[in-house]
Amino acid sequence: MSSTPSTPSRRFATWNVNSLAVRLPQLLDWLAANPVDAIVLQETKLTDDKFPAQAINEAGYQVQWFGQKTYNGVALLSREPATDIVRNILGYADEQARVIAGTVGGVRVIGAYFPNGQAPDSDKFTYKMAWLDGLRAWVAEELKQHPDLVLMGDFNIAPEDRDVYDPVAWAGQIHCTPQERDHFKALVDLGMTDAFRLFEQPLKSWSWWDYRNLAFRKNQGLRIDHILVSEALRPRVTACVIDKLPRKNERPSDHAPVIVTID
DNA sequence: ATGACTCCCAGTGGGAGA
Repeated sequence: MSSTPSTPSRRFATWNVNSLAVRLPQLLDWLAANPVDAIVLQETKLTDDKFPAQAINEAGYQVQWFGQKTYNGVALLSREPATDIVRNILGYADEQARVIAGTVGGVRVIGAYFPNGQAPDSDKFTYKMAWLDGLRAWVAEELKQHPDLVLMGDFNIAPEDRDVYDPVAWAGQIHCTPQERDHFKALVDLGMTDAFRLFEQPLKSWSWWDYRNLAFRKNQGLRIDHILVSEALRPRVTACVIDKLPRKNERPSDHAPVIVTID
């Protein structure tokens, strides 16, 4: 029998809610059933004055948010207050609200909504590549200050063919280009690990299913929402799962939450 | 198959998402 006091395990989650105005009731329901220590949200699609902070506080969560009109928008909810909040990538000037970071219980939590990129020959793809360069440089700096770090969110990158329901059809398409996958690997090369792949997982595990074409019913999706943990945290990760249940709600988000457990 | 659905801002249509 050990007399060493143990730190209780903690759970962190990420969820692209595709409009918090529409999905707030689903978020509150999910948090009641899954009382994680922190969750980062993407695509809140709310200006800061419209953010539903009070309802979130009443559900027992502190919250930091960073939004804009119509598109993007991120938030960091936590049981304990988050400190040292950073909005967007330090050193990369961005008009779009895509990143929020804070320290929760000694763990640096970075929540990010990576650019979609639209198509490999588009201006939006060029922006995605520049944004990814900026993110990597900044995360490298954050890691120096915070060895215990989690980078999670909607990466809009399917890292490998096994993360794609039809890799032949998607070859070279947005989310699956070699350039995007190289950027994912570059984040891994900072010492980060894809927590989901630390464990045996069901085949055909996705985090996003198109609204069209009965994609969820046919389980045709992509795994593009990820939780990357730093080298120091990696040995303490005990589980990582995708929760498909909210995708079965009425009026669901097209993305499912991903949850990591750290002892 | 240049589609399909959903959200937003708009305003009886169109952009964006992935």
